[in-house]
Amino acid sequence: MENYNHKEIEQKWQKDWEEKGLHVVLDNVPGKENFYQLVEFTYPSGNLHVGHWYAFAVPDIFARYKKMQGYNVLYPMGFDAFGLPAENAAIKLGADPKVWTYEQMDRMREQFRTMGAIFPWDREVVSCDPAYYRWTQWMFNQFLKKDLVYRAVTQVNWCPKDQTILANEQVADGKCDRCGSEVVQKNQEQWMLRITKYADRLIDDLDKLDWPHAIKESQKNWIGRSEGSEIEFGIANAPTEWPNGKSEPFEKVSVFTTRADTLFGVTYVVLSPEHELISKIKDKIWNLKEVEKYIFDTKKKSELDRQQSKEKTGVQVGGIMAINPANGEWVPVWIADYVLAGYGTGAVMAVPAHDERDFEFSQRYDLPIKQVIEELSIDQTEQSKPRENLPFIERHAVDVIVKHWSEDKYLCLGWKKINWKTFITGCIEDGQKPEETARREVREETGYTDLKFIKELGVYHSKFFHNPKNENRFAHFYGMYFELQSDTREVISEEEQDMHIIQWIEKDKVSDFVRGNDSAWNLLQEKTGVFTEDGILSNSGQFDFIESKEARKKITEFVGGKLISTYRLRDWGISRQRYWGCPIPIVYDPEGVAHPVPDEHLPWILPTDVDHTPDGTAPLARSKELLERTEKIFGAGWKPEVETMDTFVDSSWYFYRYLDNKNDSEFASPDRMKSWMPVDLYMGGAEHTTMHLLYSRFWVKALYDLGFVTDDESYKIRRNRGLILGPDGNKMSKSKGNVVNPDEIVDRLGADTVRLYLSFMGPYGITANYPWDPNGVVGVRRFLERVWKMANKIKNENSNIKNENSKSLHKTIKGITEDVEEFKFNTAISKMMILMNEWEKSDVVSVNDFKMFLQLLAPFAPHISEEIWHALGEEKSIHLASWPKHDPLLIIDDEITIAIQINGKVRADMIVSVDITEEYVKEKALAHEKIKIWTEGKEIKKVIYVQGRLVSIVCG
RNA sequence: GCCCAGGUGGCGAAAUUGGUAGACGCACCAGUCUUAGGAACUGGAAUCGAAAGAUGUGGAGGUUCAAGUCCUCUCCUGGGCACCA
Repeated sequence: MENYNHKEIEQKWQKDWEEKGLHVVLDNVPGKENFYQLVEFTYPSGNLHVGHWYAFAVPDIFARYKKMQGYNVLYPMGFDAFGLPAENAAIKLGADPKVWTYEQMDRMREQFRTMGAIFPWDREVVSCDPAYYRWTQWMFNQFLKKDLVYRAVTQVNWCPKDQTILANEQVADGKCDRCGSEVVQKNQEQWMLRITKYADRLIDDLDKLDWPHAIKESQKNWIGRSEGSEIEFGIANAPTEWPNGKSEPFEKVSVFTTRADTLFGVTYVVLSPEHELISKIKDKIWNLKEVEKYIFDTKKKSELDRQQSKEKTGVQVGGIMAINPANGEWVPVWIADYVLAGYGTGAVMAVPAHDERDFEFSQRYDLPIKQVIEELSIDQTEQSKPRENLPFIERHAVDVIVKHWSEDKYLCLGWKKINWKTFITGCIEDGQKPEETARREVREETGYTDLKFIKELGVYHSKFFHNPKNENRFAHFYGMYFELQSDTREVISEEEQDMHIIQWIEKDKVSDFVRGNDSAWNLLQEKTGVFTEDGILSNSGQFDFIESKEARKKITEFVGGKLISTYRLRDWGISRQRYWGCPIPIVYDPEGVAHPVPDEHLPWILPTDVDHTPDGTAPLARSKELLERTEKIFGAGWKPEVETMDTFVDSSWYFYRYLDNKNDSEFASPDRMKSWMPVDLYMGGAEHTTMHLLYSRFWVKALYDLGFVTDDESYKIRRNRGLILGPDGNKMSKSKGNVVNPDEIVDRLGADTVRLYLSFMGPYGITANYPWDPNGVVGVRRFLERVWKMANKIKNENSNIKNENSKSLHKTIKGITEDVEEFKFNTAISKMMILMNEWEKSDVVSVNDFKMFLQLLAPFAPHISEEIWHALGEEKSIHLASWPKHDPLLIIDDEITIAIQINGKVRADMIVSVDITEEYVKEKALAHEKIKIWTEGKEIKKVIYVQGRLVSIVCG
């Protein structure tokens, strides 16, 4: 063997594997279990960069490892080939998007080849291939039948100059990023997928997946479920004389709230500007002009703009009032854009005393603020009037109950006998931290300075109370929930408890305590029938609904509302006015009614006679061929849908197609799906967390409900990877000039080196970003060179030597196997390096040992290991060999090093036999010369032996 | 503001899950070889200190014979959500 010539070797074996069909995957192999490993298929950008290598070549290590372990592994690759860049290239270069895309794919396949991955290319999936999108369209039709697809008018960003819809990302500061004209909100009809129908399942089923916690949390955040109540307020003519002249309600408006308990604190009702009520009751509104102007102005603002504007604006709807179902109180109705149309019912009940936003708004427009508790003692006849401040009644909230009890934790109810003064002095001025103040006061009050507060119990802010010291100020009052550690608790005698006003209460006695303690509670109970057990009651009459759904239910029922969940997630609009996408298989009859293109006409082919020059209309509208085809099939006057689908649709089901990519009667046969699904391991980028991964989960659930697939989740294990950063630690970008070109490095150092380096940088499968170190890569190249050299040495000299160094080898096998299982390829490689270091120092390494080492190296560096494997006389491919198993007997040490600590510090170590007794180890440790120096003249208080590790001597 | 994930040498990172912190690699320093540079090889190296030793895992406390690892508080970085009622 000459010098290590990576180029020659890599090309040779890549060709050999291909010729021998080494990477062809059968659907079932007797005696082998199937293992389906997936990474997201790639966009055919035409150039494989380092990120691709990281995404695809590193997981290839795992796939190869699984294969050697005896699994029948499918690790496929394909192209997510529809999308904007092709269209842009078409516009810029005058190229045909299809031709351009297929050219890019050809180039990328070539580059993929240099990676030495086990992709079975005969299973390739290309989403822009009619044989693929035929099934995308078919699924669309199936969903349509089950009402999972619908056409609806939704709000979109519209550029009046370009006459086009803009994605949120294309809008900057409310202006079109292309022409700079002001973007308006336009209602546009588009095809929608009912993903919201699955919101609950998309959250709840996360529990059964082995996915990173962070993804689960992100998806939950994204879906944004909040549980609350929908409560109806009556709408009536505002009386011309107050309080006489009141009339019966003639309309109602539903509000959504998660705080039904604050219903008594409502001082006005706010509608979103888009709320339908306004158009319904125009004739009742006194200030219609003003109202309509406000609505018009709001429409002009983009959603982004609305969120950015700091000050809340609104307008009162004159002539009508809302009636609070809890107490019959009449409150004014406002329109304000801080209420969003797309969330809940698009209307809220405003409780400025308990909600920061409502408070802000009420300050701006001088609206009344009312604390919940007042309602309990207020005279029912006294009612609020529009634009009139109610007197603010001074009352200080005290929160008596604590959350999070458990069997071994007792509740400490502070404040039982602390008089109201404590709370008044607890008024927090701006800039003070409530937690600190609260703690300080509890310490002062109790006299215990070392009380430990447990944070989860939290600080309850009863916000925006009136500050009695200063008429013009509002301040935060607070109650501090705290819990003491049990050892502290024992120190305090019962007498002291009384004295210091700390009372220990067990869980089942909480309700008695509260009930007997608070008259406000009794009043509310009378009115609502809510019991303390149902929720958590404070003196201010508030319930903590996190603790009890029952309580929320009771109070909601009391006012005739209903319990609902509402979501941040909205239905998925899939219509795009783009050319290079999957055509939506819909045609319109002469009356304009939409019909699905029947299955026998699928694939509903994307026409080619389209001019791509942007003119603001959907490109497909310009296709003669499409129109003619439509009329030919369906009749004169029929028109085709000219929109194409979001590319996230294409990628929602691609993993099924790998299983059966040539099937033209089904998207995948049930047999094949049974063999492979669900995907065992899905590795991919963190950027897919709330888009692809969520859409795809929805898609699978929909297919499942329709009976087409047998699992309602398709990815058992998901691991996210991070990014490879440029050498400067920044994200690679052409503008920063820090892009690392893998082709050049593969050419210079070889694919094996690049694979090895990328997996050596840090653990895979966590979202951590690693900078590419141009120097670092030579380190792993050196390692491969040394492997090569050793192979030469062994080949020439030691071919008859057997198992000399097997102990280290078998330890290495054990360690690497454990590491690879956890995707810790970095430490696996380091263990190979350690073994090499050791072997280089020893004179004798047996051929057998070295071959086993090559088997360990094979998944990481498939080419060099194959070359050496054959050079050492093997005939069959190393990649058909099995993964080595360690011999448990061989790795047992007979001597171990034991550290000796004195007062926790290591002062010496000693080598002892592994089966040494505890007694003898201790004796030997104390007799150690270095130890004697430290223990001399001191009393030995304790000697601790930790099996096989250390002896700890305590002396003083 | 709310919810996650993280902070360990000059750098990427290890650490058998409470038991000798910094494995492995890069960069660095010294030596061998070389006209030189580079490459290769040998050795050194957390910090302070001549050494003995002391200090050291963002910071402050705590539990323990023993803490990167557990507890409390706090600071910083990255990610998700955000006028969501």
